[in-house]
Amino acid sequence: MKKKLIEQATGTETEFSVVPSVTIDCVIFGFQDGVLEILLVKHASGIKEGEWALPGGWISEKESIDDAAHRLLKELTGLNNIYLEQLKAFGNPDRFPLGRVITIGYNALIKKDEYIVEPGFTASEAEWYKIKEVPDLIYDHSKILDFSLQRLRRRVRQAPIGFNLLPEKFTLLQLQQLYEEILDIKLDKPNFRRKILKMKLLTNLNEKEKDVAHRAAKLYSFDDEIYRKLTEKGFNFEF
Amino acid sequence: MKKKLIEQATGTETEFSVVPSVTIDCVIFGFQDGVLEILLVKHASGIKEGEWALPGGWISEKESIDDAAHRLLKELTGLNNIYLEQLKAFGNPDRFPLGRVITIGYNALIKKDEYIVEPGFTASEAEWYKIKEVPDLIYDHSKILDFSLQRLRRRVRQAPIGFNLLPEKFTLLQLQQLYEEILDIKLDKPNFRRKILKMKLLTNLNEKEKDVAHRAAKLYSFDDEIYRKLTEKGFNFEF
DNA sequence: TGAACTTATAGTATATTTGACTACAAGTTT
DNA sequence: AAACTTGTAGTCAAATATACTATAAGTTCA
Repeated sequence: MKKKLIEQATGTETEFSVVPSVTIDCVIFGFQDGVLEILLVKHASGIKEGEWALPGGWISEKESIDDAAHRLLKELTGLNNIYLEQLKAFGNPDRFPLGRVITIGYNALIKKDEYIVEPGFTASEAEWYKIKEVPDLIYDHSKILDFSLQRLRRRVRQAPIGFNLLPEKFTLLQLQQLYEEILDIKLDKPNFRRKILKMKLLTNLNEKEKDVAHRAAKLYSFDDEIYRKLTEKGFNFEF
Repeated sequence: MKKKLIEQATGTETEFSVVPSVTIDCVIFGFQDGVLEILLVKHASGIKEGEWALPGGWISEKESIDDAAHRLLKELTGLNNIYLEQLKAFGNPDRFPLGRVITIGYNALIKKDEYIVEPGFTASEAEWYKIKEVPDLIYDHSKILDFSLQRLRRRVRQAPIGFNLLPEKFTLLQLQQLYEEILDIKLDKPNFRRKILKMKLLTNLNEKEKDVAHRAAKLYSFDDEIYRKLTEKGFNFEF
């Protein structure tokens, strides 16, 4: 009868007999020691028991899609305020074997140092995988991951989102390695520094690394507020 | 009972009582005489009778989301092979007044000269609106349009998709005006020509415009195949 | 203590790209 | 034939990117 209501409201007819279900699947990125990783969960039961999947879940009735993604991430990682970006909807009719399920993909960038080690995820086991060592995933999740990576590579050059993968305080070398890893390129150190610093985007914390086996580097932080103000003045992040 | 099936398959529990319905809404762009336009439809019945909306419809049971978008566009414009790009899913719980409906937005770029004048759209009236003169739209369609425009502006600089808005044969000035209109900037003619031609992306047709009230310009065409080959060699379109 | 090593940071020189501008050619309109 | 519109070629300075050299500031280990 819901269908009827909608048909009356819109003055259209739906060719549908079954409305599709909608889920969310997240590609959760972490970065540590120069390596990009994603968080996968092992299905503990069901037809895909023992296989690896992107973490996901259902959208509740009264929440927006973004809110649902935030809730799921909170459940899985214990983190609020995760940087999230919707990818798109994936909806091949045969992507899920037992019925029509459309899933909405998300990219999540998290600060791994803030991540709480053991997730409170009951029915599954979660594990970080290096991006180059990700196993086969269930359903169309490998395709979603491909799309996700492509999007991340593009986005990281258009907007200062990479910082979401770094600790609050980071060195320029860490940032450089982040770009090198995500874009799979080698960058010249002096040139990279110059380019980034010239943007006036980073706050020099006047602090140095500690407990490192070499000359300690200056620590910087990224401030969304500064970025916003620069953008208003016409600044356009580009890498 | 579908829910049950899925719960069994995935080993999860859904908090849902009602599965959301899913629709598609398209922002159809056209370009003519230096002006960017979109195609809107007037709701002929229902609660929003007489108001303007993005053209849209339902996803059939056995078709992919992209296929559904293509089918809808065929119905509305008579055109096959339209350039389509999914935007994302829009799903605020209150975006549709009579129930939970998630909609998947699309950008469609069409060659207006190939567009068949009278659409076979029965229950609605369709009309082109200049992008700067678009009226208020129903539901969250104005928001979808905002997102769509932002995306178009970004995409048109990253990939050679603007050609999908031009006739098969076009002049460099038409192309320049396309960029000027979409990006809302003024470009220097000689510089623009140089930049585009240096990419070696366009095929010089060795033909000239006809019936124009000034010196006739050379006609060019864009070939996806050429672009694909250049891309393989490491070429990266950027404007 | 000091040599080897690692990373940070400054500087320089060249190639490439961008942006602003000038000039003129080829047509049409009046 | 003069005025006008658009196409097309070329120039030049400024800004940017790229490749490379040099050196400083620490740690580690013999």
